[in-house]
Amino acid sequence: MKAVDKHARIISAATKVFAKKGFFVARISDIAKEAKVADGTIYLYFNNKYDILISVFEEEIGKLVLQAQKALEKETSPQKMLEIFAARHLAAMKKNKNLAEVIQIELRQTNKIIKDYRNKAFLEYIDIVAEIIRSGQRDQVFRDDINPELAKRIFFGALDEISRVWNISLESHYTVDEITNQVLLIFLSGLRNEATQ
Amino acid sequence: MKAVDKHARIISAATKVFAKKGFFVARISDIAKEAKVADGTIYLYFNNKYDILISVFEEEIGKLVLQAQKALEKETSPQKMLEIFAARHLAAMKKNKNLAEVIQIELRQTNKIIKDYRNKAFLEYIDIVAEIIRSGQRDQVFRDDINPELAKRIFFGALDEISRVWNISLESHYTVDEITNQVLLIFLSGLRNEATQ
Amino acid sequence: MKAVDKHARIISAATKVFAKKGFFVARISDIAKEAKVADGTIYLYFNNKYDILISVFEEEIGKLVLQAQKALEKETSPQKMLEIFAARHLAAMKKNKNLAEVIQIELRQTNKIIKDYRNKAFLEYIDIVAEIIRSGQRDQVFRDDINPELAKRIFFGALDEISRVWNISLESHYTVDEITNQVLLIFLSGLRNEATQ
Amino acid sequence: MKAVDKHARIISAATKVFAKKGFFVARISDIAKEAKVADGTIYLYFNNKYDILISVFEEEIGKLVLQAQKALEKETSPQKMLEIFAARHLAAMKKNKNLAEVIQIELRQTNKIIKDYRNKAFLEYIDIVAEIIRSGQRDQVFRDDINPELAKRIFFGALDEISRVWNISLESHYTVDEITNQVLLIFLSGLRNEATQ
DNA sequence: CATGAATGAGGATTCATTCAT
DNA sequence: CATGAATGAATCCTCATTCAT
Repeated sequence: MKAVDKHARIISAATKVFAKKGFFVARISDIAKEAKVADGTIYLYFNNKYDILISVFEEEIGKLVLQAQKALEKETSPQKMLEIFAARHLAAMKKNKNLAEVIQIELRQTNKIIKDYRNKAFLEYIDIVAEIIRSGQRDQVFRDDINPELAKRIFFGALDEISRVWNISLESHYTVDEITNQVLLIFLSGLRNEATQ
Repeated sequence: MKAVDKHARIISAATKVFAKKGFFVARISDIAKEAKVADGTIYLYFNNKYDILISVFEEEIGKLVLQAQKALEKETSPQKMLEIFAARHLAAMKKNKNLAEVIQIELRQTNKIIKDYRNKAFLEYIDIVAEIIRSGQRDQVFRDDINPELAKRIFFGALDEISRVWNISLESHYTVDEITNQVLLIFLSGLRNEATQ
Repeated sequence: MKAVDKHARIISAATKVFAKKGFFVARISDIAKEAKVADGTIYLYFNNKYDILISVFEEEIGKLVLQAQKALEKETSPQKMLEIFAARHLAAMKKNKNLAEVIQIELRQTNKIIKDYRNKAFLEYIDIVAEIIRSGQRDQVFRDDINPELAKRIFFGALDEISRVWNISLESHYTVDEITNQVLLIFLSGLRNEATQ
Repeated sequence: MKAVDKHARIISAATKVFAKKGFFVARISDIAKEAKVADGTIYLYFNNKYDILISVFEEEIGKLVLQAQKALEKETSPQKMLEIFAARHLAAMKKNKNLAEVIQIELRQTNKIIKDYRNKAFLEYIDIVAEIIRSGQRDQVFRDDINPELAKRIFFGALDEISRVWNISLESHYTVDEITNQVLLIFLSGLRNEATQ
């Protein structure tokens, strides 16, 4: 087994365990067992428990960024791009609930643990939304009075809360398409530049 | 000092400490010190650490529900009501960042800790949004094809992500009014029933 | 309510609680509740938890001593006296299992807790047995080669183990009479001076 | 150092510490220090403090059973067997006062702590006495009217009380032989079948 | 005398991390 | 590189005892 293999297996195991138990309740030995390595082996690849959390988060978000960029590269319509982003994000969260949970935890906890930790990957991810909105504004299909920096948060927050509820509650019977549709119903008309349409 | 006093002081101290450190990193002795009581005194009012978390959450959300209900009782316009809800929520979170953080933590962690814990107070709170949307649909000022159950999540998620960012990042220089305005720009036109207007 | 009343009620409650839970598992608040007094009230009558234990023991053993002395005062036959002692002890233990347990615990624990604590009352109690044996030796009905100091322990130990088993196990279906009879079968012939009979 | 070694060292340390302080006053850190391991190491071998107590008891009683069985296997005379049992038991208790105390504590406390705990090893041990008595009855050297189940308790109780006194009091100057002799003086003539002798 | 809320010292247990093998 | 036994610091919670009322 190659080292890269073990690193990947630990990341994958940690994603699963963090998602299931939450970062603090998760034990290093849980991750080790899930990854089928010895407890000590984990410390050959990561400095400590927090380091695993950050690595998990950055790797997984990094993948999302790449996937989103690839999916969007041939698309020029801002409305369509927003739709693609939302659909892909929700589909990814529905498919990999572990990841959704890890994002939830990570986003709310890491800053308390590691002072001044900056989620570069995450910022890059939601900046995709800001960029779509800006391009829509340049094309005059989105209203000028929308602040893309705030709108990206509002948009991501909406998607994120939906993902959260999926993982715990009754409302989980909605399909990705239904939800994507609902989100877009609101946001596309909400963002639309009525002056020019 | 009356008992009610001490209970309230512990809740308040816990809100502060949980917000600053996060639930798991927070120590009972931190809360005791903040509340200026002995460690053991906390256990006269709460069963255990989780019980404090739940109590903090429910009490604080309960207050939000009451405030929101009161602020909305004389208002009949659904658009106006949504505006009031958003403005009040964001103002409360900006004012009491501790509370915003406790909501963040609670919503993402308690279900992992205490199986089947149901946030009645929280559901009541966001159902206010669903009810506003439904009344807007009855009045035909909001689109019929919006699902209020999903929309309440989308709306709350947007507000919540905004609140989260306030507590950690650079973007905290926006005012409550600016953000409320942005959220409403999107949502009010997003929800608007164009067929009748 | 008179003070003597409360003292007695605490002793009685403590006997019950110690017997049920054991000294260390018993809580002062358990005793207070059982005695229907406030926790703090107990400290008006006793110095500390150990003091309660010792008081319970000495009072209860004191009663046994008085009862035994009274029952034996008109009896002159050493065999008969031994029989009376055994029958009364077993009957008392069967009737008041709490007391039996308190004796068990006390005898094995107090010396560890309070260095050099001497059970005067207890020694007085088992010395009744030694004295019966000595009188039997003077009357030449008991063998001379028996050491009364050891025999009192052997005799009491036999009775005590029987009492212990009563409180926990299956063998509790024997009656006091059956057991008294068995004990005397062994001890009376065991102690008998065959040279003169 | 092998694992078996550490397990044995902890058992031995616990026996010593429990005997000296009693189960409840004994601290896990006392046992750890005595065994020269870290506190946490104890929990690699035992589930909790009670588990240590039970393990100590069962292991030590198990040894007594084996020793007794071995010492008795070539003996056929019931009187002689009773003598051997008593002599060995008293010698073991005199030699290992810690063990004597652990038996005392265990027998009186564990049932309160762990509901329905059954001392299989202990029952096996005292059943040796019952079996000796039964064989003596078959050989018609012991009286028929003795109930072996009660007699085993009476006999063990006598031995046990003697052991108890050894560990705390003045009477500890008697030798094993003296005491064995006294116990047998009483019990052998007490059990003897006079009809046939 | 009586109360019971408050105290805070103390201890069993957990678990991230290390390191000898 | 890999292991997992061992470590021991760290913390939640209990409960005997106090003392203001």
